Amino acid sequence: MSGYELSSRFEASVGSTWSAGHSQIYPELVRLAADGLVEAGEPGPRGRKTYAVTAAGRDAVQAWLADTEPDRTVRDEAALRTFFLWLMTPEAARDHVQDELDAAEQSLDGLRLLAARRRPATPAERSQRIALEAGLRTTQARVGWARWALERLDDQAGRDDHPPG
Amino acid sequence: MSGYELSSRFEASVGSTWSAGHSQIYPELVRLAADGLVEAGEPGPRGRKTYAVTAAGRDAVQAWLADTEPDRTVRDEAALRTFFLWLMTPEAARDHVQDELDAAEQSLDGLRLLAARRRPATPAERSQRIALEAGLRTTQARVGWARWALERLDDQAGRDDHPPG
DNA sequence: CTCAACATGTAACTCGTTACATGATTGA
DNA sequence: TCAATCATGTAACGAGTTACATGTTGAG
Repeated sequence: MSGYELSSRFEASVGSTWSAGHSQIYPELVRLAADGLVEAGEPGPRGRKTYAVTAAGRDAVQAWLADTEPDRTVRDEAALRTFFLWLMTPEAARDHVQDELDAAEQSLDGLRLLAARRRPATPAERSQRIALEAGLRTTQARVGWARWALERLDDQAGRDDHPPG
Repeated sequence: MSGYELSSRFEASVGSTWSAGHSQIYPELVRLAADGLVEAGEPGPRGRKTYAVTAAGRDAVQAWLADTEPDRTVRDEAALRTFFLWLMTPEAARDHVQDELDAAEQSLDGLRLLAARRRPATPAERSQRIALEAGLRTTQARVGWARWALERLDDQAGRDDHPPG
C-alpha cells in the first residue's frame, strides 16, 4: 500500500479512533523501512511507492499488542467545554450542546452506513465490525446525552438567574 | 489556586476529559501571568504560589468558547487495538476486551461516586453535572459494548478457524 | 487546456510526557 | 527522625499539526 492510500484509508476506517496526516505517514514509512518492518515494492506510475509489511513488522505489531498496556488517556475538547457551560450565555450554551448533538448524529450516520455494508467474512472484517460497534454505541450515548442536556438546560432556563453574558 | 492544587484538581474533576501534569502547568502559569490572564498573589508557606484569574483571563476563556470550534479529533488507543483483535490469539483477544470492560466499570464507579455527592447548587456545579453525565453515558456505553464483544468473541470461537498464534 | 485527484515530501512549531532535580512541612 | 505529602521547577524528547513545496495523470 502507498502512503497516499494509507492516508486515505486511515480517514475511512480507523479514522474514528485515530488519525494521521500524510506529513506524518511518509517519514514514518521511511523509518519503518529502515527498521525492516516494512519493505518498499516496485515504484508505480506517478512516483507512487508501495510498501508491504514484513514478517518482522507483523511481529512488532503483535509484540505491541501483547506487551504494552493501552494508554487510556482521554482528551475530549467538546466534553471539556461542557464544564464551562456556565460561563456562556444561555443561548451560547444551548448552541454548544446543539452542535454536539448535530456532530454526534452526523457521525452516527456515517458509522451506520459502514455497519450496513456487507456482513463481515474474514477475521479482519469481524474485528473491524467489533471496533465499529464501539463507535456506534459511544456515539449513540453522545446523542442521548446531548438530548438530555438540552432538556436540562431548557428546564433550568425557566428557574435560574443566568450568569454573566 | 496554586499550580500544585491545579494539578490535583485537574485529575479529580476535568481529569476525565483532559489532563495535564505539573510540568506543563507551572510554565503555563508563568506564561499566563506574563500575558496578564492570571495574576500571582501572596506567596504561601513552602514556596507556594497562588494565582487568580484576571478579568482579561476570563474574557480570554469566553472568547475561546465563543470564537473557536471544538476540535472533535478522537484518539482512542484501546479502540484502535480492537481493530487488530484478529492478530491476537483468541485468548489474548478475549483478555483485551475483558480489560476494557474492567477499566470501563472501574471508571463508571468513580463517576457514579461523583454524581452521587450532593445535588448541584451553583451554575458551575450544574455545568459540571452535565459534563459528568456525558462521562457517565459514554462509559456505560463502553461497558455495554465490552459485554457484547465478549459474547460475540465466544460465539465466534465455537465456529471459526482461529488466526495465527 | 484546465481542474481534480493522485502522489510525495520537508520545515517549523506546538503540545504533552518522562525524567531529572530540589526543597519544606507535617504527622507518625 | 523518617516518610509522605506539599511544592516548584527544567530539560530532553516524541508525537502531531500546519504550512510550505512540487510534480503527474486522467477526465471533461
